[in-house]
This record gives sequence, structure tokens and C-alpha cells, in this order.
Amino acid sequence: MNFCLKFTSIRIDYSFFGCKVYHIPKVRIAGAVGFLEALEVSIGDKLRPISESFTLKDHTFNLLRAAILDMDIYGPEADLRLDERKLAESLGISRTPIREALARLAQEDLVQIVPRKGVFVCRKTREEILEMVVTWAALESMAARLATVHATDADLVALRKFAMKHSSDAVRADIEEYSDANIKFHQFILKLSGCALLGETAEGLFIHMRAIRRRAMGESDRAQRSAVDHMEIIEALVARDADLASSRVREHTMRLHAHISKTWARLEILG
Amino acid sequence: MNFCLKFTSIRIDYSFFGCKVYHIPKVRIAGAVGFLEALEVSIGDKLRPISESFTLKDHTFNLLRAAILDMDIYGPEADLRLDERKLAESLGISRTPIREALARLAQEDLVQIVPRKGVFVCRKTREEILEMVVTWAALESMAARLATVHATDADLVALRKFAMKHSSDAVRADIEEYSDANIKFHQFILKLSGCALLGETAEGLFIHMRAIRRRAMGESDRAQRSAVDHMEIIEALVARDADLASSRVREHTMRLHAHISKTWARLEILG
DNA sequence: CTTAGGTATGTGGTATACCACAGACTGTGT
DNA sequence: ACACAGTCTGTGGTATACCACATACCTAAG
Repeated sequence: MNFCLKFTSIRIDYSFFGCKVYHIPKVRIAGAVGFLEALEVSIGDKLRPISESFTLKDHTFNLLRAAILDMDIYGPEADLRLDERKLAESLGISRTPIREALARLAQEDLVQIVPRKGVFVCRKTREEILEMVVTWAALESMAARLATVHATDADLVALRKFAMKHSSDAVRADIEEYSDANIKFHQFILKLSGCALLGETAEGLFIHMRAIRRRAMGESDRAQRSAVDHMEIIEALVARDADLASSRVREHTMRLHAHISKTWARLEILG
Repeated sequence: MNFCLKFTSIRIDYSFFGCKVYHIPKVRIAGAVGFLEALEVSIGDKLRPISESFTLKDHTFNLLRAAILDMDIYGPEADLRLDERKLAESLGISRTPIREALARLAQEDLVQIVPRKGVFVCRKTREEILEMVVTWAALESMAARLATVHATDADLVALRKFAMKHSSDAVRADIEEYSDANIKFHQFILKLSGCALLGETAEGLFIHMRAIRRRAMGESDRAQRSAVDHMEIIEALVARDADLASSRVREHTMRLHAHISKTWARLEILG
């Protein structure tokens, strides 16, 4: 009934190190391992600076985030409820770090916290998804513009190589694979812009997109068209034509917008 | 020495309602006021649904956020340290809601939490600021493009009216005032796009921009030029020329980029 | 005088106890 | 049979205690 992530407990018994196992001795874990190694090699030699400041809060955040993105949010009767106590039990930790992780997830609009009611995974509406695509288009078209100035010839060769390798996937492979390559292509362009923030901001959108890609990107003719689009974008980049690259990227992404706009209706009823 | 926000305690003694004051009875506050009013008017008449689900966590988040944005982060010896316990004492609440608020602030990149060290207000580097401007330009140029389709004639009249009202400010008024009007103008365009997410994403950037505007936008010739730019942008919108509006917005914002790029150097040494 | 090592203190991290509220349930009176 | 009120249970919200780590300070050996 309740939401249940398939976590295996991350609590480990480190009592053989002689330290009291009141709660998980975080940094001690890496530290202890390093110590044991050090006994057999020269001390102070290969002691990496220790995994920097691992905290349950951050770990839980990443875990939950991945789990939420992985689950099928839009299933007709997906359980969107998150139970703090059950999560705490599953992970073998207390509620505190979980609550802080949830607070961060809420800030990312991945979950909604309703006081005294519960924590719920956010399901995006059609309109919100369309707006995400628009925003994505905005970011990436700027990225393409910058890439015409910032990217090296070698960068563009690599990009073309990547695109060609996966263009064949578009016709044969399954949607999942195509979608992955597709997103990677776009991330590539964002990276070539030389503006990290563009990529990071877009990443925040991709995360949500991934959850719905199976439902919105599934037609092979789109994949074909997409491959052509990609090549044309690369041409514009190679030509160092900022306006052309920018508009081609924008139009390419807005085609996805139009596609979702048309096909999402049938999905809405599932909610 | 330590960071100290000038909070007045928000703990109030509600014991006269006969309820145990173990911790702050949140909703009860609004509820109790409503109750007293109800004694004098007809019961059940004007009882607004009560401020929905007020939580200390959210309140603290907003408080801290406002306080951080208000402080002069870039002062030569600004105290960037936040002490959880001191904040808790100042606000008259426990650390728990504060920590959750801080977790959210960290997610927004407003503060950085260093395990076992402390939580520090984030100071942006020149490069990060420049990237924010680029991203802002990306969002707003797309917004302008959409606005040429989505905005009504009445909207554009209102926009022109707003811009003209404040163009006079540009020459006489102080930078603070000009900057406020300037940001509002840009928010206006983002709103006219009809795409809320564009505005929200940009808002996340403006928040950081506000903190540095005093140091980056302070030259009157820029203000003059800015007013002209704004008018030209409006013309393009009125002409419903998507490409022109888009590029004018982009170039306008990128002029700020160039300006900061040139003038920020002297500020860097303050850090 | 310098410095390694120990100690005291303060910080954020975590666990835990308890609270108020929401909702379901149940029993009783009509 | 129904309506209503009381209770029971489960949820997130909050406060608090205690932990491990980081740091500054102090002490004693060189």
C-alpha cells in the first residue's frame, strides 16, 4: 500500500574496529580502510584524502532522488506517498537525515510536503512539462549560439562522431536507448557552450524529462527526424553560424514540444 | 564575530488559551485570533480557512533567505558564517526547523554546508555571476520571442507605460531604484511570455543578482543606454517580430554581461 | 624557543521522544 | 438506519540529547 523503495540496509557493523556503533561512523569507514592498507604499504604514501565528508543526509538525498526518478510516476495507480518512518526503517537510519533530504527534494520540486498529511512525489501536469521543454529550448539555443564561438574544431568532430554513432540507433534500437543518446547529444551541446550554468539548469529539467520520456518520445518517425535535425545542427555549428545554430536547436526542441502537446492527452487520463 | 541576524524572537506566550506551551502552537496562533474575532461577529462567518499549514520550517526558510539576500555578502569582512544554535536562539526555536531550512537554502546555492565545519553564505565568483547573466539572457530572449505571440496589445501598452514611467528614474534616481525598476521590466517580459517556468527559473537568478547589483550596475550612462534598449525591445514586441525582439533582449542583457566582465575585477580583491 | 601531542570546547550530524493535527473507526442516541 | 461525537491511530513537526569531528589552546619534551 505505502510507497516502499527497495533499499537494502546500508547500516554496516563496524564494531570490529572497536568503536561504539551508536550510529554509523561515516568518515571512519574510509579512514579505517585506508589504515589497513597502510599497514602493508608505506605509511602516508597512498592515503587518499579520504572520501570527503560523507553524510547520511546527502547520501539519502541522492538515493531518494534516483529512486523517485526511476519509479513510474505516471502509472495509473502508482503510489506517490512517501512515508518518512518506513524510509528510515528501510535505510536503517533515523528520520532526521531523511527529513533534510526530503526538504531538499521539495526545493527541487520533486516532492511536495504537505504538513500533517504526508510527502508526495510530484506528478507533472501537461502544462508544466511543456513549459520545461520551452525552458530547455531557451537554454540550449543559447548554448548553441555560444558553442559556435567557444567550441573547438575537435569538439565538433567529436560531436559529429557521437551523433553518427547513434543515428543508426534511432531506427533500430528501442526508445530507451535512443532517448538516452538523444539527451546526451543535447548535454554535449550544452557543454560546448562553455557556460556550466546553462548545463546545470538544463540538467534540472532533464531529470524531470527522463521520467516521462518513455511516454512522450515513443515514435520512430520522430527518431528519424531527430537524427536529421542533429546533423543540421552540427552543420550550423561547424559553419560557426550563431543565428542558424541557435534557431535550429530551438526549432528542434520545439518540435518535441509540439509532439508532446499533441500526444500527451491520452496520458493525462491515467493520472 | 559570528553571524548574527537581527531577529526579534517570534516566540509568543499563548498560555492564556490554557494550552500547554510545550512548543509554539503554530496553527493555533491564527486559529486563536480567529476565535477572538468570532466572539464579536457571527460565528462561522468570516473565518477564513486559517493560514494554511504554517510551519516553522517554511517560515525560517523565508526569513533566512530574505536576511541573506539583504546582507552585504561582498563586504571585505562580512561574516559569512551561520551558526545553527545562535539562529535557533535568536528565533526562539530549536535547531531542527532551522536545519531543514538551511538544507533548502543549500539546494538553492545560497549557502554552503560543510560537514563538521559550518554553514556559510555563498559568495559568487565573477565567473559564476557572468554565467548567471548568460543564462538569464537565454531565458529572457526566449520569453521575448514567446511574448510576440502571447502578449496582448493591452499588455504591451502596459509595458510601455511602465518603462516610460521609470526611464526618467534612470537619469536622476539612485542606482538602487533604477535597478529595481530594471529588474521589474525584465520580469514583466518574462511574464508576458506566458511560460511561468521561464520566469521562475530567472527569478532564481535575479535573487543572486540583487545581491551584487549595487556593485555591478552603478553607472548612469548604462542607465541611459538601458532605457533606450528597453524602448527598442518594446518596439520589436509591438511589431510582433519574434527574431528581432529575441535578439534585442539578448543583446541588451549581454551588454550587462560585458559591463560586469569589465568592471568586476576591482571588486574581486575585496573578497 | 620550538614543536609534537594531548586536551578542552564548539560545531554540525544523528537519533529519539513527544507533540498536534488529520482521518478512520466505532459506538451510542435518535 | 442514520447522524454525530468520542476515540484511536498514524502522520509530519518540533525539541532535545548525545555523538564524532574539527579546532584552538595548552603542556611538556627536545
